[in-house]
Amino acid sequence: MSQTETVKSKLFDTYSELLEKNLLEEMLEVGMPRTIQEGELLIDIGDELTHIPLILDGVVKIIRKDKHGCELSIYYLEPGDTCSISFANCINKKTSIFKGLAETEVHVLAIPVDLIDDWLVKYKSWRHFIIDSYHFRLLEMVETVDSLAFLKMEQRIWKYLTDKVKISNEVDLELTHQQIAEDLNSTRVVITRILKKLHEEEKIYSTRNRVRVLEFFE
DNA sequence: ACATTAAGTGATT
DNA sequence: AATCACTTAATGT
Repeated sequence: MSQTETVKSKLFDTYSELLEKNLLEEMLEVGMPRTIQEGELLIDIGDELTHIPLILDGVVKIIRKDKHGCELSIYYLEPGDTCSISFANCINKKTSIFKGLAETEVHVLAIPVDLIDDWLVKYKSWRHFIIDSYHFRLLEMVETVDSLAFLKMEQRIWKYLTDKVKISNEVDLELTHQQIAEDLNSTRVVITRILKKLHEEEKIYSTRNRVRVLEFFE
């Protein structure tokens, strides 16, 4: 099978449900097939977006860097995905705010940016595809934010405490901050701070080796 | 009184 | 939220 045949079959395999046939044919004409080796960058922060990669094969890890260079992986892109966040960028001819790293060997079809705009008008399925993937990406990001948010540990502690109250049928719990930390896979200092906050909010009363749950409703 | 362990805090990542 | 470094408070012997 020739290379273009391979690209064609992969493209149709993964996208024919999502995109109309005319669009896929046009993609084949204008797109440039590229292979990215594992560990290589598809795109780095600050790069100019000249093409949109349609992923045919492999996994791409999308990474965001903070000011200090600390990296946080935001989500993964797989076949059938494309980096929808980059659409806003390319329509306004901006540079990338994310880093895309090939987690495995990746095959993409690189679509020139200029066409993205035209296709939005020309193809209904393309519009849906873009909006859908934007939505999906957003949901994914909300999820990662949730798991990082401060609120989460506080909620986990609260659930932990009220569960204990239910089980023991006793609002006075004998436990140390250290024990809670171990159960919740956290650290003592973090627990101490959150318990102090709950104490100040008068949801609990805590002293050494003891936590009393004050606001408990079945 | 002294050692040990639990809890509080500020700064930093 | 986690880690570090250090302080302060409670307890046991």
